[in-house]
Amino acid sequence: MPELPEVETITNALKKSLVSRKIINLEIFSPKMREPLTPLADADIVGRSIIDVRRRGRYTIIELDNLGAIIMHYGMSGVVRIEGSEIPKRKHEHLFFHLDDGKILKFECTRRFSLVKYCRLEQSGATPTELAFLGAEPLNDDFNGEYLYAKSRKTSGNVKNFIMNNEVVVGVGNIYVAESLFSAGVSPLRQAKSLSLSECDKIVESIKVILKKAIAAGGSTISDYRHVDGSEGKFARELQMYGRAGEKCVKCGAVIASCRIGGRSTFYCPKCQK
DNA sequence: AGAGATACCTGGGAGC
DNA sequence: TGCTCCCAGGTATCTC
Repeated sequence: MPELPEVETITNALKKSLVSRKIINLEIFSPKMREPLTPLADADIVGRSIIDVRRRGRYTIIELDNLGAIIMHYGMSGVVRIEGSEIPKRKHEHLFFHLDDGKILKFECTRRFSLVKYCRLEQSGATPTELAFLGAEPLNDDFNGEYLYAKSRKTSGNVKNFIMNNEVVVGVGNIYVAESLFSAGVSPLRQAKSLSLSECDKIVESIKVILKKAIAAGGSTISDYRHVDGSEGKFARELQMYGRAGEKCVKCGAVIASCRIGGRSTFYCPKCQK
C-alpha cells in the first residue's frame, strides 16, 4: 500500500515523465471508485498540457495548463504506471490517460478505495481547496512538538486516532503510528490531551525518523512498482511492533499486546509504552 | 459537537 | 476440494 514515502517516490517519478506532456485522450473502463470517475470525462482535461506534478499528504496533484488539476489518492491498493499501448490492460486498471508521446498513464486499483478527481486551482502552484483540510506535512519544520502539543489540547480522543487524523498530520497510517508510538514510548490508548510537551517532542521526532527510514527502504520497493505487490517493502522487515502481537518487545522483552482502536488492529508494549 | 462505529471493496487465508 | 467467513487498509458518513 502506498504510504507517504511511497507517494513521494511515485510522485517524483511521475513528474519526470509527465511534465510538458499533453493529454490527448482519456479512457474510463469501470467508473466505480471512492467517487465515480465519470465526471473526468466531461472535465477540461483532453488537449491540456501537464505543467507540474507534486505531492500533498498522500495525494498526487497533476497540474494542467488551464488552472485545473487532477488529484489522485491511492487508497490502499492504487498503482500508477506509465507504459506503451502494447501492454494489455490488467484486470483492475480503471483509467487510462493517453499522452502525446504514445505512452499511457494507467491507474489501477484492486479494492477501489482510490480517488481520481478533477479540480480547479485558484492560482498555479496552489493546493486545491479540496485538500485544504489537510494538516501538517510530517517532514516539514512546522510539524514540531509545540504544534502537536497545541493541537492535542483540543482533542478528547486517544493518542492513536489523534496521530492518524489527517487534519493533524498527514501520511501516518496504522502501521507507522504503531512504530512511532513505540519508539516514543507512548501508549496508543492514552488521552491525547494528557500528552506533555516533551512527549509530543518525542512523538514528532519518532515520526520523522521512521518516515525517513521508510523513504530510504521504500524507495527501493517503489523503484520496481510495476510489480503489483508493493506492499512488502524492505521496511516491513524492520517493523518492531506492527503485527507482532504475542512476540517479545525488542526493548524490554515483555509480550506485545494488541487490541482494536477504531476498528483497526493496534499493537503496543504494555511495559515500554506509558 | 464530537467520538466511535460502520460502509465501501477485493483477494487471500483460515477453518470446516 | 470448495465453500464461507473474516481481515486488511484510508476515508466518508452515519449514529449515538
